[in-house]
Amino acid sequence: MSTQQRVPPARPTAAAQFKVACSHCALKDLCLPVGLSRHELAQLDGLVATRLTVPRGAALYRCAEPFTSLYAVRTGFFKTRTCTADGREHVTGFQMAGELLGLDGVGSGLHTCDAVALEASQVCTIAYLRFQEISRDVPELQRQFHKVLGREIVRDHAVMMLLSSMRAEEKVAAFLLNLSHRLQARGFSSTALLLRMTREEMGTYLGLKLETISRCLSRFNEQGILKVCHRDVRILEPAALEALVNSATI
Amino acid sequence: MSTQQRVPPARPTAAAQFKVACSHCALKDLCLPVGLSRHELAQLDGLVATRLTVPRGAALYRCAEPFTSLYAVRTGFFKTRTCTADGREHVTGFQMAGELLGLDGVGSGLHTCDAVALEASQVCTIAYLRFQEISRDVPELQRQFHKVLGREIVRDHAVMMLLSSMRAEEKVAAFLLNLSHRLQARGFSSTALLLRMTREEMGTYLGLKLETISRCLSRFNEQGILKVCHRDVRILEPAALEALVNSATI
DNA sequence: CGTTTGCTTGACAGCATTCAACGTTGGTGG
DNA sequence: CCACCAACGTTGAATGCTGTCAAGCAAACG
Repeated sequence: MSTQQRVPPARPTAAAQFKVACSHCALKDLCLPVGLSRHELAQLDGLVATRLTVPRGAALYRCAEPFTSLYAVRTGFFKTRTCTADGREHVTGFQMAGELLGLDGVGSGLHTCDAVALEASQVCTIAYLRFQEISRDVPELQRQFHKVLGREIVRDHAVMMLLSSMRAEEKVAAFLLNLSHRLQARGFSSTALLLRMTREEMGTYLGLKLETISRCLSRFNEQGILKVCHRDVRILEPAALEALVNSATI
Repeated sequence: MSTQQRVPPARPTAAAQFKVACSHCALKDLCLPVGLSRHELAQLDGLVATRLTVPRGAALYRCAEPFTSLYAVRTGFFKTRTCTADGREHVTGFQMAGELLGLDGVGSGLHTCDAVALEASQVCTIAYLRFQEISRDVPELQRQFHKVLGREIVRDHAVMMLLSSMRAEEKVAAFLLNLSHRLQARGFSSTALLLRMTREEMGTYLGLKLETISRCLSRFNEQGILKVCHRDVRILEPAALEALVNSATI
């Protein structure tokens, strides 16, 4: 059964009571510390002190707020969305455990999108100024941060390609496979997905209307490629999804 | 009259004979040095030594090549394109004087796209390793580089929004206005554009087919918004273009 | 001067959107 | 406890935008 988002917006709350140092974090092979030595990790430990709890529906940060920190998702699931004058939103990405939030603020010093928790989540806070200072003494950390920024750019290019050259079914297939791979990298099942986002959020991310998303999922369900029950999606034929994506890429 | 691209691919050639230091470069307020002090600029001068000349149609770098340097466009015009197995290409961006090329390689150490000159161009070469070393001693340079990477991410988000939520006319209008603003920032006319790319290149960038681009330009021409003569485009009614873009954004 | 490449335009088809109706779920308040 | 409401999701029919296919033209190059 899918949980809906009726929770009124609330601000994240500090929850620094129990710390988990980066050096002991289960996510250290996915998150910012990738490839750092023990000594370098120790430096990071001192920085990543506070943990924030973000209730479902709450914004970790909002567009136009000053950029002060990066955030590493520890548990939960986020969307980033750009804010338009009226109510319409465009989702620029979905973030899960081990992924960084806040990179959108590095360029201008102001956040350029909202980061909203799609389920109750926890994030580690990385004060940007102190991070910069430490990076000066830990070249590998600096290098690592550049890699994170660079990978984000490459990821965006891939999304641009998806948006501009794929048809609806191909987009949805690519989206599901992407989720699947990211879950697998975190030790979860690659075939049992629990979608945390609405059809509309998927739609604005993929450049489609919510009805189109719904129709694609229904069609995959009929074809036996997926078993769709609301937000509970089981991938029965991963190869069929891959074939769809490849037919678009090649 | 527009110049076509019949030039056979060639490799860029070194042309370090005459150096223009960053501190004396006319582009220093648009390029990497933005906001650096005189002393900080002097550090950069030592790094940006070699200049490359890239003939029209030649690749500055190619997908899967090792990433060793960043490049600042000094004169000319580039496209970056992702390479697919078959011949089809997807353009991820167009770069003009003062803009950086090569950021796509920071993440993995390998370039993830081709950078191709659309006219005879010159670029300044910034050796990445040495740049990293100098940045360690010049925090402001480090900060500046982060800003460049961050702005690229924000720019990509804007393109994603364009690709996913605009219709053909709105996309073309947004594209022309973007070119116009960037030219204006460089002291050129904001109304007289000489398109360096083909309709097809515009199309893959905007997620449209070349015929659709052509039709949009023709329609704008009929409506008196543009005066289109092949690649020579004059913007007669900038307000009309802005209205189109805003109607999509708001 | 012929060929190649790029551009324009027309007719038609197809896919996604739009509009609408209906069903379901979960929370709220009587 | 139950009815109602709001948000979410599904499905159908019709519209329309963009893509596809094709033909013809112009410009540039060898």
